[in-house]
Amino acid sequence: MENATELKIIEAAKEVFQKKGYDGARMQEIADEAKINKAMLHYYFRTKERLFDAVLQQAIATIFPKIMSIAQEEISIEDKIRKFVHTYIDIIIANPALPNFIFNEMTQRPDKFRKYISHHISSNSKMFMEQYKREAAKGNLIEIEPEQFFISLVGSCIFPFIGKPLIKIIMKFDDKEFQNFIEARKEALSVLMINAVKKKK
Amino acid sequence: MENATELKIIEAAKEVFQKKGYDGARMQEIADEAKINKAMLHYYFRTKERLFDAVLQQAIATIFPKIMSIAQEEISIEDKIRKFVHTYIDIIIANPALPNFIFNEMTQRPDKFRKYISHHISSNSKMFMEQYKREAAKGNLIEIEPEQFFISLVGSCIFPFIGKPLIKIIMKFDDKEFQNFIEARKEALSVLMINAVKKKK
DNA sequence: GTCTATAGCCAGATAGAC
DNA sequence: GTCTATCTGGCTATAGAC
Repeated sequence: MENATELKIIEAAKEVFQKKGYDGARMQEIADEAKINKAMLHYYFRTKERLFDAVLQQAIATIFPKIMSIAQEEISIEDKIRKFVHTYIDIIIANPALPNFIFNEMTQRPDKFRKYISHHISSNSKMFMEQYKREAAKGNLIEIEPEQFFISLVGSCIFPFIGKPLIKIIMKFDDKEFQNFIEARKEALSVLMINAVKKKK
Repeated sequence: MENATELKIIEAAKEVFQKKGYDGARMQEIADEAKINKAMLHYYFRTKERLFDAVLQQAIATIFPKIMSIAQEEISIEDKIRKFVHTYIDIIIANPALPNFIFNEMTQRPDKFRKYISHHISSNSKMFMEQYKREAAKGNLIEIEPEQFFISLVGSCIFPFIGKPLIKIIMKFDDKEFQNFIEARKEALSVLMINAVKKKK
C-alpha cells in the first residue's frame, strides 16, 4: 500500500503538525524530520493541506474508535467509568500531543473535522446515556442529565494534558511529579467520578 | 494612557489572535477589523509579536485574578465549589474564545506564558488544598488528593468550551441546545462535584 | 498621527536534470 | 523516485509624503 518514503513522511508530518499546528508547521521542517527532500513532500501529497488532512484523519482514527467501543460493553456503570478513565488516560499518555492538536484544529477547521469524524460517530454514547437513566430509575444513582456527567468525565481525563504547562506552574510540579500525578490520577479519578454519581443513603 | 486608536487596535487584535492564534493571524486582518491602516499597527506596537504579547497579557489578566480570588474566601468547601463553578462558567460565557486561545498559546509558547502569568499566581490554590484536607480530616469528605479533585473541577468547567464542536456533533446539539446545556451546567456540575467529594454515610 | 507604496523575506509549490 | 534550483505569492515591516 504505502512505501517506505511515504511512511517516513507521514510520521514526520504527524510529529510536526501535532506540535506546531497547521499554521505553525513548515514543510521544510517536515522534510528535515523525515530526512528527505522538500520536493518529495509535494511529489507524494501535492499540497501542505493534503498532507495535513492525512495526519488529521489518522489522528482521529487513532483515538476515537478506542473511546467509543467502551460505551457499548455490557458492564455496570461503575465498571464502565473505571475502565473509561483508565483506557482514556493510557491512550493519551501514549499520544500526549493529540488532545491539543485535535481540539485546536477542530475549532480552527470545524468542517474538515466533521468530515473525518463522521465515520467514527456511533450511537454508543447514546447507549451510555440510556444505561445511566435505567440505573438512576432504580434509585442507585443521582438524578443528573447523563450528558452533563459524561462531559465532566471526558473533560477530567483530557484536561490535565491540555493544561499541563499551567498545572505544572500552579502545583509546582516538575516533569517527574507531573508524571506521578497522571499515574495516580487513573485510580483517583475513577473513585471520584463513581462517588460523584452514587446516591447518598 | 491609551488613545482611541490604540484601543481599537487592541480590541481588533484580541478578536483576531484569539480566533486564529498567533501563527494563523494576519496583521492585515487586524487592521481591517480595527478599520485602520496596517501601518498603524506597526506605528503603535512595532511588531506582530509585541501586539500579540499585549493581547496575551490582557487575556491572562482578564481571567486569572477572578478565578484565584474565590479560593481564599472564607466559606465552606461546598459553597466554594458552587461559587467556583458558577463564576468560572460565567466568565467563559463572556469570553468563549479565551480557553482555546490560552491553552493553545501556552503549549506553543510556554516561556512567554510563564512570564505573564507569574504576577497572577498566588498561594490561593494552596489554601483550597489545605481547607480540603482539614474538612477531610473531620470525616466529611472522601480522602482524595485535593489536587486531583481541583483539576477535575477546573477541567469540567472548561472542557465544554474547548470541546464545543465535538460535543455538538456527538450530542446532536444545535447552537440553542448547546447554550441551554451550558446554562444548566452551572447547577448540574455544582451538584455533581459536591456529591463527588461527600463521604457516604 | 495617518496614509500609500514598496522593500525584503520566507514559505509553498514546480520545473527539469538525473 | 529523488534531487537542486527557482518561481510566485503573501506577509511583516519600513520609507516617506502629507
